[in-house]
Amino acid sequence: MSSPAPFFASSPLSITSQRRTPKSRFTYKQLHQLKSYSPQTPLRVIAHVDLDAFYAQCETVRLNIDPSKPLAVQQWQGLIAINYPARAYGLSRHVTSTEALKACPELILQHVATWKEGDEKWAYHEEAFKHIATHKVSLDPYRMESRKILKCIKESLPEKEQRVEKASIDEVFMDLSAQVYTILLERYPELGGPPPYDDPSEYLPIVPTTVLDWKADALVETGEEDGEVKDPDWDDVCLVIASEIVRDVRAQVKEQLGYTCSGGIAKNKMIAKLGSGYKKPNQQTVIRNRAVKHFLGEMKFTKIRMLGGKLGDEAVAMFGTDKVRELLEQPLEQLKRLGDDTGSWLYNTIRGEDHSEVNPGTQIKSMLSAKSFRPAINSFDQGVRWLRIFVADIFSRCVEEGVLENKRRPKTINLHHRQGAQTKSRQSPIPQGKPLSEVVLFDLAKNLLAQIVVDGRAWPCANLSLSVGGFEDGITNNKGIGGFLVRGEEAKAMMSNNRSSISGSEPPAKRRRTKGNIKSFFGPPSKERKDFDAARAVLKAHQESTREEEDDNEEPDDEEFSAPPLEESKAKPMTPTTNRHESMDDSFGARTSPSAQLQIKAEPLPTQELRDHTPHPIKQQPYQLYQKKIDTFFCDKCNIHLPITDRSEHDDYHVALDLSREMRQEERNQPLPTSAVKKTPVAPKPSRGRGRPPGGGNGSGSGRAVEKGQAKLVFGRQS
DNA sequence: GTGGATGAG
DNA sequence: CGCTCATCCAC
Repeated sequence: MSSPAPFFASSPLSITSQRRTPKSRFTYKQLHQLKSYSPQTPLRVIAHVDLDAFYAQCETVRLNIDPSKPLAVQQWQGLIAINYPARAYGLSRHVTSTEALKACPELILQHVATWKEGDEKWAYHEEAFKHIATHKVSLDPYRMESRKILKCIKESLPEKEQRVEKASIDEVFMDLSAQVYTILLERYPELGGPPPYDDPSEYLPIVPTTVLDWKADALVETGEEDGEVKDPDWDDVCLVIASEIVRDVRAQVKEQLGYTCSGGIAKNKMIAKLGSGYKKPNQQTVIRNRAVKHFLGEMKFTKIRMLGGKLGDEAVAMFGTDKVRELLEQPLEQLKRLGDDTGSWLYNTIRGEDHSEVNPGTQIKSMLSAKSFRPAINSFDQGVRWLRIFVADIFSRCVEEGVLENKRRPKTINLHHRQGAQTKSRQSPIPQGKPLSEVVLFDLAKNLLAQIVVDGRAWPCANLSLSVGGFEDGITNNKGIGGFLVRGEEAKAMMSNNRSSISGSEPPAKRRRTKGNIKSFFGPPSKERKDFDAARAVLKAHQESTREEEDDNEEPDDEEFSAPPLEESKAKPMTPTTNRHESMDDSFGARTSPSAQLQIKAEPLPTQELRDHTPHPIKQQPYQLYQKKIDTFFCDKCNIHLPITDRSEHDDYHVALDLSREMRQEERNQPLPTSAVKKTPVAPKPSRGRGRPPGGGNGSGSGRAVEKGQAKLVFGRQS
């Protein structure tokens, strides 16, 4: 906390003569630390500004609706934002749109903008909620407004004395210390002089004003008799000034853009944030340092950032209270039962200590486009269609980030996939050195999906999400000087090019005819098999094109710029793969011909987890599964016991194994040996209930040489 | 690199 | 609720 308040300051020289002079609790040093945004000075002034019901306000502004009318933003059947007039009807985020209308018949419901398949831009569609199966929501309009607001806020502050952090789409932190320092010296020139005895540790003079004008700001009470207005010190003055600044910022945002927001002003980020939520909407709250203890003490600590979840629950359970006041009684050692670092953090936090800085230039680190499928989707083709939308979404956001101008650029692309309780993800680097384009992203994304599909159990898929990440700041124009100036033009051309190619038709998924014993084995041309083939074709084509790009690498830059349309790149003739490294670590084709070996190696199949027999529990099993003993089943093909939690993965393993064997057969144009086409390849729906007890089991299944406990089938692999 | 957990909004 | 974003961690 702050230093003890020496109402009568001591000075190194004449103690007696100074005795009578009342002093501030703060030193010259602490005052001057304001200039440099030092997180240590107790005079520091931080503000938090939070837009009121942001999405809802965006819609009232966009549609020029009277803001006193109740309005909610709809996403499918749910509400994601409710303005304050509507909240008066008791509406909250958990009600459906129909329930909301029942409670408030005059409620204005506006659905969020959506991307429609095939469209090149999101739009506000009529009756969008009916199109959950074909549209994906877009938050772009809100991101754009957020950007405008941030810009407006920054323009309301002096260019040289601002430090603004975007904390979320509708929140900012401002460190007003430097600006407040300047204003303070203007208003109180006596502070500008050198400290007595040139000693920065000397205390400041007292504040000349006896009464501060807090305007209409909500002032948090101190909980003390006369603490409200008595003896203002410089920290109070700083907060008054900061409060004026915040009031002005808010007025600017309102005047120029029409948005109301709430503010919190205090000595650090944590308190400021709590302050902005204290009185809403369209108000601001000052928490003076002398009020912090009271303010926090009355609060539930679960309101504090980071304590709103599991950690907060743990603390509540551990100490039997959710009140800050009561938690204050716990010594540090007790709090450390939550973990050393966590305990220390909590100890300081509930005492109002937070020295974290306001970080300006908070750039985005990743971006994601996702959709939950209701109902689930069931084919590679469907998945690819969504990928188009994701890519369009993400790429347009990349453009906003300055990717075309090479200001920033993502390094990796990642596809997440959920099937039932299982999630999978595949990622790949985004090739650097070339301009990023929609086609490039789409190609990568499609390849990632193909990887997931060939890995097994992909359908029905309940969720897909595509993200790019690892954004790097301007790898500024250090690269090849040639062909750099025209980038802007080319980028434009590129975008229109991409557009046509990306919305074009699918590359013809090469259908492999499956007949004879294969057919009898897998049944009629199953959906699974078609999918598998389509995915595999994509993988193969991708590898081909990758190889060609590598060959092209010596070519001048302008070649690459005219990215071939998707169809072309897929239709390129397959160049035989005679790459030395590829066969190097390949133990896959031990039983196959050399030529087949090379081809097979090109398939990233099957994946690590499918090759690996090491038992591991499947993700988010219901809690009981972790608690109770895990049964095992016996795989008579592998002659090995496995926990039943591994059952489905293990089955996938066999599916992949059989498929790859089958494919090898096809490549060689030879009949499949009957031994491979045997009975019960895989129990399609393993009955979870009856796992065989350990030890129960028959001997060898197939001729596969796999020993219990060391089931290691080595496949050639792939990145 | 894969994939979960956690948390905020 | 769904959709973003971020960070941390185990393997």
